[in-house]
This record gives sequence, C-alpha cells and structure tokens, in this order.
Amino acid sequence: MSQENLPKGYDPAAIEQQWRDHWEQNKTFTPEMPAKSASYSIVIPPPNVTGNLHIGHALNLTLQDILCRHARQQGKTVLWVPGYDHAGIATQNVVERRLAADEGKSRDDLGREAFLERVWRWKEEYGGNITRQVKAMGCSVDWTRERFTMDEGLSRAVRKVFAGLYKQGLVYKGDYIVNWCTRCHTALADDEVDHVPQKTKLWSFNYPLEDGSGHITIATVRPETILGDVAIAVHPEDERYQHLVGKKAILPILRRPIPIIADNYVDREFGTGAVKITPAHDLNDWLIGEKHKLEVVQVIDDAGIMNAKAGPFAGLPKLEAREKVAAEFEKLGLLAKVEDYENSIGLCYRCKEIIEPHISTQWFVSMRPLADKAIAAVPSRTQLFPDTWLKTYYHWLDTVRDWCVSRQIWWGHRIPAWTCGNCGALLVEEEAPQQCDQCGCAELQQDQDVLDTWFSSALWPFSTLGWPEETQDLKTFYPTSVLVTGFDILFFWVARMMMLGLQFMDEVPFRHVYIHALVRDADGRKMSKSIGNVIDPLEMIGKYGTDALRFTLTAFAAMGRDIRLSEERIDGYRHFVNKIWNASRFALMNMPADGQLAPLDPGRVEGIHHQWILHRLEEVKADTLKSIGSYRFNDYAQGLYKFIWTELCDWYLELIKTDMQAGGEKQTAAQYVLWTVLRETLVLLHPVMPFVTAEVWAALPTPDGKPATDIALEPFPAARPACLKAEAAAQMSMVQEAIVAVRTIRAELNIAPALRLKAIIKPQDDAAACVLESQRPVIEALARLGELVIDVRAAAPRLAANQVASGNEIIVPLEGAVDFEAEKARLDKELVKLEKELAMLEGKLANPNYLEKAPPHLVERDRARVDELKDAALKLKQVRARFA
RNA sequence: GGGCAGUUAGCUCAGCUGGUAGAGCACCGCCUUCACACGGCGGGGGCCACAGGUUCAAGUCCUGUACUGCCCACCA
Repeated sequence: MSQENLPKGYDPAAIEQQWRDHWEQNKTFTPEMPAKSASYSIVIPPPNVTGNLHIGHALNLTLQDILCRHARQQGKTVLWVPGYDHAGIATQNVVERRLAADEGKSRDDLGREAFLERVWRWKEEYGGNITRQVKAMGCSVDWTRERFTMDEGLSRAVRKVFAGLYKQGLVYKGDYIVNWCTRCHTALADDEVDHVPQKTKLWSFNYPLEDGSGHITIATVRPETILGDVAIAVHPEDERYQHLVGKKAILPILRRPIPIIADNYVDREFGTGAVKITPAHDLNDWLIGEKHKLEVVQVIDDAGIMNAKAGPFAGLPKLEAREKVAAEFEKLGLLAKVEDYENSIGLCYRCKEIIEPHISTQWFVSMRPLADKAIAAVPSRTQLFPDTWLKTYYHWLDTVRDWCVSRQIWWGHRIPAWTCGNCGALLVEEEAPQQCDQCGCAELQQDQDVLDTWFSSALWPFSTLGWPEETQDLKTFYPTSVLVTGFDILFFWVARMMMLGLQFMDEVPFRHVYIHALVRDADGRKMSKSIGNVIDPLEMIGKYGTDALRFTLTAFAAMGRDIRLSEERIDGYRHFVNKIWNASRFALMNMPADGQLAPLDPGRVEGIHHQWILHRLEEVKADTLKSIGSYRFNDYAQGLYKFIWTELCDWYLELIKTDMQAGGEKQTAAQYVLWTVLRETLVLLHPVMPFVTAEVWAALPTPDGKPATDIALEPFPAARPACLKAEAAAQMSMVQEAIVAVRTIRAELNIAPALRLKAIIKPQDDAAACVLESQRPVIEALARLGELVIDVRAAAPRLAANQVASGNEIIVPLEGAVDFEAEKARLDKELVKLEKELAMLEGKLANPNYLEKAPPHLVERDRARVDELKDAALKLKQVRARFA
C-alpha cells in the first residue's frame, strides 16, 4: 500500500487476506529456537475436527491472540500451538449419518477397518475447514506446529499414559452401571449426560405380600424396569414397614418372590416410603444391590429393547413396554394410582437420545489420588481468573467419581490392552506386545473399545509439545503460561489436564487459567441452531471485518460475565475501525511529501496540545499494560476506544490542523508528534485489531526511511517519563472547556454554526490569560470565532451570553436576532446546576466530623471547589440581572 | 436441595483497594466545516432492586429480603 491512494472507506476483505498470507508465508509466529528470552506459551483449546467455528471460539481465539501478540511485544519467545480434536462420538456420528444417507449402509456393514478408513478420508477432506476458520480470525499461532489428537505423536502419548496409569494401579477394568446411549451404543461419562426436565407419570403399584397378609405399595416412573426388580427397600426406622422387613413380596406379572429390605437411602417422605430395587437399570439401585448382595436382573438390552427376561414383554422397545406393563398392573387390579409428575431425564450430549443406565464391563481411571493433586496445586501453582471458580473446581474434585474412559465406538484411540487367547492374561502396554508375558503364546486379542475423547485432550498441554520425547519445546514451553477457556469445559477438560499434567510431568500444565464468559444472544439466550439466533463469526467477518468482530468481543469481555452479542454492536465497532482508518488517512496526508520527518525530542516539544496528547499517550500505555496483564480485556479495548476517538480524533487532530496550515516549525512539530502518537497507538491496538493496524503501519513513514517493518514484530512502546506533564494536560483541558463553553452557547441559542462569532474571554488570572493567549488560533478555529478578545479586565456588554469555565468567564455578545428568552433559560439552568452542587458541598463542609476525620486533601479540594462555584454563580447572577 | 453470579440512564454494560455516578447504542436539536455522514458539535436522561448495619462518607464493605440466570445433586 502506498500512502497516496488510501481509499476513503476501509475495506477489510482484501487487506485482511493479504496479511493472513503474509504472516503464514513468513512464519512470523514460529518462535526462534532455542529461545533467547523468557518464554510464553498457550495451547489452543482444540476445536472439533467436525466443527464449525462458532462465536464462542471467536471470543476464545481473540483473547488468546491478544495475549500472544502482547507477549511478543514484550520481547518474549511466544508459542501458540494450534490443533484440533478427533471428537470421537461426534465425528463417528457425522460419518455414520453420511454413510447411511449416501449408501444406505451402517458402520457394521463396512466393518471396523473400512469404516475407519472412511472417517480418515472424511477428516482429510473436511478437517481443513476448521483450520481455515481459525486462520480467518487472524490468530498468531505457529502453523508449523499444528497438531491433531490422533496423529502419531499424540497417539503414542495416549498409550504411554494409559499404560502408565495401569502400572501405577490407577486404571482398572470392572463391571459397573454406566450411562449408556442406546443409539451411539457406547458408555458415556457422567459429564456427557445432559439433564433436562420432562413431564411424565408417577405410577403407584401394589405388590402382594408372599404370606398373603396384604400388599406393599411402591411408586415408579419406569414400570418397565419392574421386570428386573429384585427387592423392595424401606427406611429402617419407618414404623409403617418395620414389621415387613425380612418378609417377601411377590413381583406381579412374573410372580417372582423378592425380599423386603431396609436401607437408609430410602426417603420416608417420598411416595409411599417403599421403593423397588432394580440394580440393572438404576444407579442407586445398583449401589444398594451391591451393598445387599442382590441379584442383578437385566431386562433391557443395549439397544433399549426388552430382552427374554422381560417375559411377555420381550422384544418391545422400553417405552412401549412401559405402557404395557402399567396396563397389565391395572388389569390385575394392582394399580394404586397414577399422577402427573415432573422429573429430570438424562440425554446423550451428542445425539440427545435418552440415556439408559446399563451394566457393562468398562475401563476406569481412579480419580481420587489424581484429584487430590489437582486440588493441592490450586491456587498456589495454578491461578484461576476470575477466582470465583475456585469453589466450583474444588467441589467437583472433592466429589468426583472414577472416570469411565472406555467407549464402545471405533473412532478414537484404541485401548492398548490385550487379552491372551490362551491363558486369559491381561496385558496393558504402550506398544503392541508380541507374546503373552504369562504363557508366551502369541494369540493376543486387543480390546475392542476406544478411549474417551477427553482422555487425549487431557494430555494436550504436554503431548503437543512432543512428550514423551524430551523435546526442546517441552523444556522451553511447559508449563504453559495460561489456558484460555469457557467454563463449560472446566471439568471435562481443565481439571483433567491438571490431573494428568501433575501425574506425568510433575508440574501443572499452566500457570494461569482465564475462564471467559459464554457468548449469548441479545436476549441473553444461549445461541443454538434450533432457536435460530446463532451469530456466525465467518459471516460477521465477511460483513464487518475481522477487526470489528474481535474488537466487539473484547470490549464486552468483562471478567466473569456473559456477553450478550448482537449484530448491531459489531456494526458499531466497524465504525471505529473506519474511524482509525480515516484518522490514519489524515495523518498520511499531512506527512512530509518526501516521508522524511524532522526528528524531535518528544519530551521537549513546545505547545500544550502536543504535551497534553503525549502525556495522555503515556497514561494509555501504562493502562494497556495493566489491563492486559490482569486479563481485563474490556478495560483494554475501551480505554483505547476512548483515547483514539474522543481524544486523538475529536481533539488532537482538530488542534493540529492550524499547525499543519501554518507551515514551518509548527508544522514539523505537529507532524512528528502526530506520527509518534499514531504509531504507538497502533502498536497498542494491534493485539486486538491486527489487520487494520498492520496496514496503516506499513503505510506510515519509518524512522530511518527504510521500508516499513511488520507491526506484529514491533516491541511495546517504551515508557517516556519525560512526556508525563500533568500541568500541561490541565492547561489543555482549561482551553478545551473554554471552547466547549462557546460551542454550548452557540448550540443552545441556536446560532448558526457557520456564523463567525465574537467572543470575549475574561481569564481568572494572568497565568490563565497567558495559556489562553498561546492557544488563540486554536480557540478561534475550534470555536469558530471571527473575533476573540482575551483580557483580564474585559467588560462584558450589557447583553451577552455568559458561561464560566475553569474560572474563566466566556462572553458571547448577543447581537442581531438572538433569542434573549433562550439565554435567560440557559442561564437559569446553569445556575440551578451550580447551586445544587454548592449545596451538597457546603452541607458536607458544615459537618464537623467530616472536617475532623476525612483526609485533609479532600477537605481542601472541596473548599476550593466551593470557592470556584461561588465565584461562577456570582458572575452568572450578575449577567442574569441584566436580562431581567 | 446445595453452590455461584447478577439486579446501575430506554437497551447492553463499566465502575479495581469506600469520597453521592460513566461508556456505547438509542433519543432530541443544529451542521454536507477541506480524515471520516461508518461523520462533527451541543443536549436531555439514573433517590445505583429493597430493608437494615458499619463509617465523617457506601453503587462500592457487612447482614437479610425479593426477583433473574448459571452450575452441581441419586429423591424412586
């Protein structure tokens, strides 16, 4: 881009693509190794390979990118590792559905090998999708280190960890009642089950007692499981039933005698206080069954169909059986009552099928020892931001149950366990064993199951850095600096990374965890395809540009609070991008024609407007460091927004227009200061708005006249203490107030903006007069004056509009057809305002306790303000009197 | 049932260690002023959910109440 032909409106599309390509081709974000400076690293939360980028990713990626680009500016050796996740069930479902739709085949028709080949093929074809979307966001990841949870290195890490845990005694195989998805045909972890409320019925049935002495009534929402009942439980201290404990009841329909047992799990208040026990189909019943050594009778198979043990109902889907069993009870006259009832039901988080508790043999990871380590490491070694999540984190780890890690699907890391076909020995090894270590035979059969997707994700912070090899990356970048993630996967992922990182690296996986909000729609609802309120980041990028999207998300990313996003907001911040663009155009138009700036020491520049903006720049630099350093992203974005729009553009650019026209030294000084401020501001803004800043940066003259550098490699601007000039800043704001006073008078009295007014400023003292005088051309230009008198002894004309600003009296003589009534009203309004504040302050100062106990400087400040207000009020009253 | 947030201008939200409130959008008026109408200038608008308490002083700290949202939990 050359500086002559910057177009008037900013057009993101072409410019962004150019920079994406530039950064990727130049490997700009591949860190130099071995690292010559402190390291800073982040691993990307790997998006699903099947996935599309949603707005939550966009937020997540933007915040990480800000941190990485900022760390680079601070001279750190930065690595941001990109990658994606194989997403076991999700991906398998996608490919299965496609297979069914295109060829009418199931995965079983193909067989394991052929099906997996299809999944890989699918992944090659569509896996790049998510990568392209990450690239669109402008993420400064190192593409040369892109990883996939199923690639060879990571797969090896998975096997090594699994075998390692086994050898440490932390992995075991056992029968357990698990959450079973009858559609995905696999076990699910507790976390993978969504609970939703449902309206159903609560049936109460009578079970006759074996000795014919009556019946006992139980309540259930699942009559079909009655066929698997093995006991009835009551509370041990429940007088109603104590005499029945030890007796037997007859399970109707199947006419099986079942014992009545006592267990304090039973809630006496609920229903009849007697509960049927079906260990095969309910978690609690399973636990009670274990305790009381009850038989397990499974009546529903792994597809959700009643099996042979269900007697007359065999072959029916469970929901049909439910109705039929209830009807049968009614026919037998054993239905006590039916009520409407609401409870919650578990759904598969992938396919939304109802979860069926199901007994099967699964692999488990013992969580207790791992969880204890993860608890101990927080917050001393890993800090959470915001720390309101601490309790949640601890609570989950305190109550965590063993992790069921086996899944009965095909796509994923196959469990590295082998059973000997000869002696039945179980071998768990990192690499496939050649022969049984017990009997030496070679008939080894590998376990059919694969591991939970989250198992490989749990290793992500070290597996992506090359573990188990002792790579330079691992040494340099582990532990990572920060993990940026949404709270929705705090348990799924963060806690498990903590556990396995500590177990295998002896070190936490990250020093900080920044937990960001959820992005919701404008009405606070979760975005979902079914509601149709999804904001697609790619569509937004196309419409408004990536910088606008990123800035919007950042500006609303207040810690610990959800973001309500609407398209109008993104559009709003697009205006800001355009504003920056146009301010930059102005700057470029005003740079010296040859691009050679006369060097200047910013600390010694004359002119309070320059001193003021340089002073503010220093403050903004410090604020930026503080905001990003403490993860206050909204402060970071909004601080820059305010500085750029209201200070740099609305004031400073206007202030220097007279300098630019004046030529000579005034012009060269203005050029240099503008150039300095704009350049440094661009660097501050770059982490959140990489594209527009890169483009403008490249167009600006360079200090040495050489071709422009890449702003992505530019260090954070060093502090310039010599530019901190609070006094100049205060003087400047006095001048601004004088200008605003004239403008207010003009607007409120409906004086045409084009009319060159006469104004008289009566400064409060000689010092003020001197400052105002030095800014005469600026005041005349910005207040649009034809004539300006600055005089401490000035006498106001009889009829004049009047305003007091910073102790200076601003007088606009009213001539011609000016609305005197409007001026009177304006003065009254002004007076009311003054007197209100005065009353408040005087009340405060009348309080002896305040005078005695408040810090003296505050009392002083209030007294000074009272004097100022009194003075202003007096002046206004005098003017007001003339109108009366 | 337990836990955690939130309740500030019409809307969406800032307000960190206490000194009687800010932004963006929306709204009203004026303006095609030579970077920008994706703009400029000016303006209106809030007893900071409610009730107590601590304090010279509370949106800001403490207690309680009421709603809203989220997370966790085995009540059949």
